[in-house]
Amino acid sequence: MSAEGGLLLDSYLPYRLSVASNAVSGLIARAYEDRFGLSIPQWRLVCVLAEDGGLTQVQIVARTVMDKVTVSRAAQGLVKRRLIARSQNKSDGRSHVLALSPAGRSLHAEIAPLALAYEVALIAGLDPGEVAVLKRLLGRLQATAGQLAGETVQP
Amino acid sequence: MSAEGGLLLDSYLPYRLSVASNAVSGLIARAYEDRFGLSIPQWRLVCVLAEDGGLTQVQIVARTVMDKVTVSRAAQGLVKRRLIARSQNKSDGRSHVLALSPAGRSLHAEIAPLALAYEVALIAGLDPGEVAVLKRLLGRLQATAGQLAGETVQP
DNA sequence: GCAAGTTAGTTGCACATGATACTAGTTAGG
DNA sequence: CCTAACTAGTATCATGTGCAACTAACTTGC
Repeated sequence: MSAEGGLLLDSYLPYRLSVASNAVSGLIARAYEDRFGLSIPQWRLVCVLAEDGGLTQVQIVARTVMDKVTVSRAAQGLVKRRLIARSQNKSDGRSHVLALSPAGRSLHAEIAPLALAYEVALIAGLDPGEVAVLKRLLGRLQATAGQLAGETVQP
Repeated sequence: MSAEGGLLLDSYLPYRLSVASNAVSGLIARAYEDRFGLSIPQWRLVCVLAEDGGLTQVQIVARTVMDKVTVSRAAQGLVKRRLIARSQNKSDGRSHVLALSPAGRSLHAEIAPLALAYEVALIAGLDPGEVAVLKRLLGRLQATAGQLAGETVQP
């Protein structure tokens, strides 16, 4: 039936990865959006600010893997809702330091358990060793893809 | 410093999954777009039509995990380039049967090796057993996410 | 055999995303 | 100093995407 040599969509890794990621991201995105009115980029911002304290937008861009425009807009939304505060950066007048406000901190404290619950629900029934393999390989894939982005792959 | 209990973005599975998927998809998408002028949805369509022969759009929607609008537009683009042909479905006047044209078939034959080369390059240096685990868990995650989409997850 | 409900596919719309261009502030070299 | 090159962040634009509404065709029940 199949007219090709060895390429089957269902077992093609980039396809599987994309489909799985879309399913999971869609699930999480809807949960955050419905319950807290947060987009995924906004949620990531809240997360890294909770973890690392005051950061500039470039630092956030480096830390999460998001476009600087995406970070800029997510920050604007959060500032408007008073979940984060921007203060002038003494050492550089162009950049601002972003930090969670008390409201932002408490929102994060509220969301974090839900986020962890989703992760637990997703990996329920999976072998912990296998999950470790999964996370490690995802990191490797990301790194390899980053490298290959520069080069030209030949068939 | 970190004000939360156990949630670290870098080890959070949905985040890792999303970042890895974006890196890989971006790489692949650029390759197909640059060399063949195909979007990812178009490429998926070519793939399943090469695998399964003539299909209607609903069948393609079920087969790949894409919105029916996405499939519709991908099909329009491919028809315009004469890579696929639509014939009337005898048994149902609403739907059309899509199939690769000779040009589409030869394009697929040209792309398939490149696609496989990308997969090989991505998993180079990884243990084959681990890659099997990866693919299996991606399937499980997708299925679990699909299930959870209906329910409400509690912290 | 025809009205009511369903399904295949398209179109319109609203939104998120990312590349590009721009502004304001900073650093380095002469 | 002061100009040229650079960087942080924003605004603008083009594109892709999915939802909802729509049309056309099919099915079912009476």
